[in-house]
Amino acid sequence: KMLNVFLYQSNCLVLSGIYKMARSKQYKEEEVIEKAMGLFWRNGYENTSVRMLEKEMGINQFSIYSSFGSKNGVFLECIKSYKKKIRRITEVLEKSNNGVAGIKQYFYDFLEFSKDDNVKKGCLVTNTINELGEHGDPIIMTELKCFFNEIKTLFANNLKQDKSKDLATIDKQANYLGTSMLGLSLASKILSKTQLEDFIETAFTNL
Amino acid sequence: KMLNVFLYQSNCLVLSGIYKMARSKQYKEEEVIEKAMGLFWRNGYENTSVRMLEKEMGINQFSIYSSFGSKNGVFLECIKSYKKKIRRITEVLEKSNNGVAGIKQYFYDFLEFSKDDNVKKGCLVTNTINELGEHGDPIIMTELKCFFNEIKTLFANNLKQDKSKDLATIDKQANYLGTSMLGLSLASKILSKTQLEDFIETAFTNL
DNA sequence: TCAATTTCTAAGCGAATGCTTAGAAATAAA
DNA sequence: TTTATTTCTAAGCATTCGCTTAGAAATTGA
Repeated sequence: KMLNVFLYQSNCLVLSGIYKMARSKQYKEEEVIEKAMGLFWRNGYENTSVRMLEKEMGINQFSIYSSFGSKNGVFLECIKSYKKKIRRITEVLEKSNNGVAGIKQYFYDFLEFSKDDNVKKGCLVTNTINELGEHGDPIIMTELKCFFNEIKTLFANNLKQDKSKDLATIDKQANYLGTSMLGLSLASKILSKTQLEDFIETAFTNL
Repeated sequence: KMLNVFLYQSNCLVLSGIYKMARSKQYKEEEVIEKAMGLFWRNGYENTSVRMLEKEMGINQFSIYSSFGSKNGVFLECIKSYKKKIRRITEVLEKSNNGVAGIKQYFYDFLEFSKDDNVKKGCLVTNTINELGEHGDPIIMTELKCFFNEIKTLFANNLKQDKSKDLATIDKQANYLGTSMLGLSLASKILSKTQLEDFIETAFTNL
């Protein structure tokens, strides 16, 4: 039985030609994860049930569990998928060479990114940090904090482009910008466009 | 039966002497709500079950439902209790007359307020806005947004103490400060004391 | 003491939760 | 076609969810 599970999940012995080929999956894992991600993003982790995932992903529970092991496993893949998706705007920041202005642009880009049919969903990572706090699965929490630090590093890198800032200042301002992004993510769920712009414009008056 | 429910919940006919007196409640609603609030604060709304509330509040489910009607009802009372509790620091801000400095003090006071055995729980209101978003019970969501606006008004009042600021600036900066508080609340769950202080110190250079 | 009233305990309700499993349907090599 | 293997469907598992209820225990006036 253990062997069977192993075969099911990895396909490696099959692909290596020792066993016969058989029916192939009728869905692409990448595609169904993309759909699941949207659900977690809108509803949060606990408020998304496996039944809801079934419908949204368009596949049976059996397929969900055979492909991803658990609800937690699905979510972990969704985080990875989210990281890929948000690369569209983090990449712009990474490649920018205009210091603080680039970071400010990232704040605006995020608002556009988090919008879905004019409903702001915040940031999936931020939402989950808030929901699960320290009680959440340690693997997931590590992944989330790691993402947050990556963004903060991007901020620090852009701050470094201003040669007049010393390292202590850069660290301090990176912490400031990181926390400000958390605020923006949360605020995006309840404030108007104007109010959010008020925030961004004021937040960058003195960097 | 309707009459019975009414009697149970209000006690008014009993107290007015029409009926005999009988066994009295063995708990004070205010006290058990205080305990429930702590649970919601730490775990969030959905991650707090009625069974957990039973244990924490020290009373039976029957008592919970007869006193508060539903889990939602318990939570609503917890929000009210939270507002009272946080008055300890909002009152300081309200009575302060030192403009921006008073607001900055409120940020520091909040960090102290949200700490519990060295674990930061953020702000109950902020946590819930993030968790329930627009899907949450409308009565609760209205209550939460109302609280947020009250805090923003306190910020605006202190900003007005600086006569050099025009109304447009005050509104803009109040939005800025409100969103910053959301960020601080969320960040308090994952960042160190130093990082949070970095945030506050930098945030107030913009005003 | 007894009758009226209320609060309490503890069991139970249907529905939803995450997850599993038996067996049918599909596929490809032998 | 047969056989081996895998994916699929759909039912079912134990547990937990929010909430209810029957009846015991407590309290007071008569």
